[in-house]
Amino acid sequence: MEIYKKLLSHFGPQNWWPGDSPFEIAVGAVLTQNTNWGNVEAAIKNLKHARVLCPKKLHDMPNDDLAKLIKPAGYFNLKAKRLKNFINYLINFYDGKIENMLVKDTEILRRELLEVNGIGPETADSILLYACNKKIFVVDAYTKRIFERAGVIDKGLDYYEIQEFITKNFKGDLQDYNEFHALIVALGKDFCRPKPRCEKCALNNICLFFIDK
DNA sequence: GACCAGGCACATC
DNA sequence: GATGTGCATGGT
Repeated sequence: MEIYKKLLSHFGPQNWWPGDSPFEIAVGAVLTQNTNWGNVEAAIKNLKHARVLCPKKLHDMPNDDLAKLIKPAGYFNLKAKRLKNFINYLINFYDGKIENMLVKDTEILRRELLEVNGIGPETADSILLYACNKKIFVVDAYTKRIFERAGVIDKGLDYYEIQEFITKNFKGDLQDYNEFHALIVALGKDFCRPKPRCEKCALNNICLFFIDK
């Protein structure tokens, strides 16, 4: 996984996840599902401005009110429910404190998170890595696209197959796991759209520049 | 106007 | 088990 070093030297440290607290990171993880991060920032800004960005306040808020605040993030009705589901889990199991999650085993936490309706593999792993500091690799659409186009992995592998492949081949510590996913997103944003729009995109699309297989 | 963005659950075949 | 669809805003 020499690609990690290349990405790091090209893009520099990404300092993820953007957010002031583990709870804010978890909220962002739900809000960013299939959504541009800029829209998520606007939604989080609304929550902060309304002074409700904490488990208890959000828990006590009607779904419709929450949906209005997170409107910029898209899918607002759906995401209001999903946020509520996560917050209910956090309050019921961990007294509303993400810090209380940290003592638990990663695999157990992961299974618990996946039980929450609205939290799938990527959201669960994002929360584990960026809010709970657990060493786990986050696979996203860019990861799949980039590694497929570069011929590093077969097409059509599912989330866990890709995660297993990278975990097996990438030797890094917690901070490296943190950076690697963020760097892949940086690369994907620049060069790896589903359909290339211009010559430059097409040329760079394969991302081979960064990958030596 | 089309395309895209740091997915997920659910219906249907 | 694979494939399709709804969810929705805002930027390019």
